[in-house]
Amino acid sequence: MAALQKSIDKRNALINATIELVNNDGFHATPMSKIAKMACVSPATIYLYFENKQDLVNKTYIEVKANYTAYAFATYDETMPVEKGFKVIWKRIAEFKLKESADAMFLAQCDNTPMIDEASRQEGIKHLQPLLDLWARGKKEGVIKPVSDYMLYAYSINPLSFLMITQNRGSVKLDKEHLDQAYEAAWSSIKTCK
Amino acid sequence: MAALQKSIDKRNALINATIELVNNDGFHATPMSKIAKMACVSPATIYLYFENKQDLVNKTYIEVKANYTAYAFATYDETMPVEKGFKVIWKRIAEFKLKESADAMFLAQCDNTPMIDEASRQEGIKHLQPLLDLWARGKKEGVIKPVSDYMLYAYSINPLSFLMITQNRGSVKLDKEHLDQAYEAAWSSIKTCK
DNA sequence: TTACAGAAAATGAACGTTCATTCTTTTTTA
DNA sequence: TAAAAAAGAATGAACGTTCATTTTCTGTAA
Repeated sequence: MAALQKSIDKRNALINATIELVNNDGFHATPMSKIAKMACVSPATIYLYFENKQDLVNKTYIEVKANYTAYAFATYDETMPVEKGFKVIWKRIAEFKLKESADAMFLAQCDNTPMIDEASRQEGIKHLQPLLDLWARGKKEGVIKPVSDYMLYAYSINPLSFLMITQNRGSVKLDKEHLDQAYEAAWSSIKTCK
Repeated sequence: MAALQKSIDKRNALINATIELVNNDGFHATPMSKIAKMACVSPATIYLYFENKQDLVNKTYIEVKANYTAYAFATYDETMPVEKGFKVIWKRIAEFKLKESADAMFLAQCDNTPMIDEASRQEGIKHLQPLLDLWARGKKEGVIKPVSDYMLYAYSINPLSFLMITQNRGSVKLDKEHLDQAYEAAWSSIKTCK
C-alpha cells in the first residue's frame, strides 16, 4: 500500500534517465545526482524507489529486457511452424532495434560489461525462453542446426546490432528489401542445409 | 632517450593488468591503485608511462586492437582471391578469439561502451582496413553482397563472439567440424547468391 | 675496477574532489 | 492531523592525481 502510493511516473522517469545517461557516459560515470536531476527528483528520492545504485541498474536492465522480449514475441505463438515462428520473431526484434535504439544500446552495454549482477543477467535470459523452445523444436524436427543456443543466437540475432549502428550514423538508409535480405542471411545461418 | 630507459616490461604489466581488471570489474570500477598493485608498481609510476587513466585505457585499446588485426591478417595477402582471402582472415580471427579470449573480451567491452575516446575508436577502426579493402574488391567483382561494411561485419565477424562465450563456460566443446560449419554460415551470409 | 655525482625513475603519502548514501526537515496526501 | 513522500544538506569513504623524497642507473675520473 505504501509502495503503491509512490508515483509510477517518477519511477519511469528514473529508469529512463538511467538508460539515457548510461548510454552516453557509462554506468560508473553516471552519478546518482545526475540521474536525479534528469528525472526532476531529489537524489534522496531515488532511494525510496530503489535500494541503491546497483539495484537501480539491475532493475532497469530487467525492465528493458522484459520490454524487448515482450515486443519480440508479440506476434508469435507456439503453434506456428518453426520457420514461420522464427521469421516473425526475427522481424519484431529488428523492428525493436530500429525503433527503440536507446533501449537496444543499453542492453548491448549491459550484455558486454560487468555492470549487471549475475542474478539479474540470469533473470534477463529467462525472458528469451520462447525462442530457445522454438529452436529446441526446430532441432528435434531437423529444421535447425544441432548447435548450441549461443551459436544460434550469435549467428541469427546478434548481427541485428548493425541496425543500431546504421540508425545512429544515419548513413545508410535501410529499406524493406535490405531487411529481407538480412533476414534470409540470418535464417540460412541456422537452418539445416538440405 | 629518457623515455627509452623506462622499462617496457613495466608498461606491458600495466597494460595487462588493465585488461584483466577491466574485464572483471569494468573500467570505472577499476581504481588506479588496483592496477598499480597488480602490475607491482606504485600508483604514481603509472603517470610516468601514461598521461592519466583515460590515456591508459585508450592506449590499451589501441594496442590490443593492433594485436588483434595483426593476428587476423598474418596469413593473408592481397593477391589472394576474395573468397580465399576472407576464409584465411575469418579463420585467424576465430583462432584469436579462442586463444586470446581476455583480449577479445576487452575489445568487446570497449566497442559497446563509452569507455574509449572517439579518437581512439577511429584509430582502432583504421587497423581493419585490409578487410574493408577485401570487401570492396569482392563487391566490385560481384562476389560479395553490395551492402554496408557494418552489415558485412555484423553478419560474418561479430557472430564469432560466441567463441568467447562458449570458451568461458567450457560447456560446449568446439571441434574443427563445428568451426568449419560456422565459417560456411558466415561466408554464405555475405557472398552473393548465384 | 671502484667511487661517485648527476640525472632519471620510482615511490608512498597527501590532497582535493567527487560520489553514493543518510539524516533531518519540509511538503504532500488522505 | 498523522503518516507517507520528498527534499536538500551533510557525511564519510574512495578515488585520481600530484608532491616531496628516495632509489636506481649511467658515465666518468681516480
